[in-house]
Amino acid sequence: MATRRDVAKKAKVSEATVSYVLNNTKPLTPEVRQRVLKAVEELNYRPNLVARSLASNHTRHVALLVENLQNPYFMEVLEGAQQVANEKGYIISTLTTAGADIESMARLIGHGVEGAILTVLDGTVERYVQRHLRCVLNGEAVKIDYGPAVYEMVDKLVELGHESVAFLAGIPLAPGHARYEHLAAALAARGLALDERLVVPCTREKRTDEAAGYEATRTLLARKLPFTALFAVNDLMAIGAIRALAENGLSVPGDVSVIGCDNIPLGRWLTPSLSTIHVTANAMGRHLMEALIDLIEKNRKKEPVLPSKFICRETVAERKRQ
Amino acid sequence: MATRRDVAKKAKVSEATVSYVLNNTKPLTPEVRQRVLKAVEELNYRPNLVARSLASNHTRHVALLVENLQNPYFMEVLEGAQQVANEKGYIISTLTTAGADIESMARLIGHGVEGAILTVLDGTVERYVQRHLRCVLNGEAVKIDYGPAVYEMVDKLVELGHESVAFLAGIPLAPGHARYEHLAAALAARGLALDERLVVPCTREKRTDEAAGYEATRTLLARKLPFTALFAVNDLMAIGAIRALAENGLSVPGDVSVIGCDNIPLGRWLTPSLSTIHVTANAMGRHLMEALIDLIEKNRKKEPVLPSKFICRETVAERKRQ
DNA sequence: CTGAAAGCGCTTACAG
DNA sequence: CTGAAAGCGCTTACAG
Repeated sequence: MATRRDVAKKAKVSEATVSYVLNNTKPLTPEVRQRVLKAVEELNYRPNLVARSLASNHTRHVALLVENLQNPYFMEVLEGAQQVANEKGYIISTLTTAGADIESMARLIGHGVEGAILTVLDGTVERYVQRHLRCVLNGEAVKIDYGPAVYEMVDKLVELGHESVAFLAGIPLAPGHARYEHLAAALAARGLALDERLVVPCTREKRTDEAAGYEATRTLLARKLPFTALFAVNDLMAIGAIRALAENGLSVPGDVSVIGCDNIPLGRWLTPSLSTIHVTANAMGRHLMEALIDLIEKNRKKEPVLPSKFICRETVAERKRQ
Repeated sequence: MATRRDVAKKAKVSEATVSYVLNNTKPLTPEVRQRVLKAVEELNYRPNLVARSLASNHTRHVALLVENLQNPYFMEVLEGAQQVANEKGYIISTLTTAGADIESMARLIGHGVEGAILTVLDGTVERYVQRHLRCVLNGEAVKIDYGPAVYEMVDKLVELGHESVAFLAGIPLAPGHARYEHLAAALAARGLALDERLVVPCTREKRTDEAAGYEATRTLLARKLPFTALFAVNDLMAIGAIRALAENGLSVPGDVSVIGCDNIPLGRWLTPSLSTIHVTANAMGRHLMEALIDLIEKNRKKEPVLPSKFICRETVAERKRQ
């Protein structure tokens, strides 16, 4: 491996000058600059980033803590984050909440990680990270405006004759649960009330996967209240919901129309294909990483708001008249 | 941040001794050892791993290049790999093939990454990685024995009256395509031939996602040959296949029984739930990472073989008699 | 405009 | 059994 010393020798300059050229941190005569660049090229020199990190106290290494990597939605977020990281010269280490203990997080910090994107807040590891690193929180640094999409969805459902819509909340029903509030508002705007008894809050573990959707739907069905449409807080929960409905003899969309959220790629391939709310997960990832890097490099911070869109597929149909 | 010097002062030893204690690299009197450990504890000292990396020329940082992070199977692999990395004090940077260019890979190497796990071999980035890093290849370092599972599957299909089984190969039909060879052998063992016209090789891009399964199945259907069972090389392709069948008026499992492979968590929640071949993706990830670390640390290398198992769910049913 | 020199926080032969 | 010292490959005030 060629080192900076080799470049300096070859270009007949001091080692410092090599750094100055590479980092563009001092005005140099074009002639010297060219000599250095030529030597770099010929030796195929690449600076040792570990040494640079040590000397500059700046690693350009960030972490991404993801709750459920099994959710394709987060994969898109990750890809978006990765794009920005690449563009800005950062590297990422990804940790799943399941696989991450304090020890592995501490190791990452020992390696000089400068910041983290968190997609979940509770849990001891997350709290540890928040105490030790600059953090950007999914759902805070970048917002999604679910309003228009939820209104579109409700309009469509109403148009198809639906009057009672169930809701699988996934996460706690605290104020600020945007989809919940938009759903209530949209239904109200059409003269329909959101029946609280058709709302299933999150399970104790706050899981939002297929199993959570399945269980929430069974809870809902046990209440024996009529409903003809079901909106789940994400696509995986919607898939679990469909299964629970089927096991209860309810067909989708024959008996119940189902809508998920996130627009995971899989959704359009299911049979029936899954209606959903599209959010630009990639853009989400990009903005989160931009926010984090801004935080690390102390630039201005903006709080972008991303749009969303209702996507009507086969799991939504006209309400069955009895 | 406490540094090694602080610890040395507090424990009244030299800085070197602190290193010797922490790395357990020299016999020291218990008394000195205790003094150092106490100081470490009190100062909450953690060695700077960037400095250690520079001095020791050993970063304990590896990369994981994944083809399709959207495939939940790879997520399980990643989690397994992460567990082992944590246990052995390594950190991981994950790159998606999509988001990885030579530049970002070179950056990772500049950061001292010592090895990589590759799940796909072609592509310029992969070749670059193989030239510059110690690599462990998915499918080479760790093998899966698909034999028993494929036999179980064929037995089940035969028992249910199926005689013509289609196969979506996903990857090229080169010698060594284990599932293809096992399928042919298992069918032959039951007196049935694998009709080559019911085998759809991979598409040009070697994609193995839902879209690939969908397209492969349309290709298959266009051949107008009868078949009552379909085996896809992974679950995502099976999901795409089911969609293509449905669009052609073929129901699953009424008209065609479908089996995937990998046993992604989603499969059991689908309606109908997806039959599949279970492979222990987590164990795969663990073994891959162990193999890589062995390679880096120049230990012995074993080549583990993982078992697999047929899981019969709702997409498999008795052959319809016409 | 250029370079000598101190420093980043460690590891590890080497000498005592 | 312990420690002084050189070195890992960079950055960056500072002096010229």
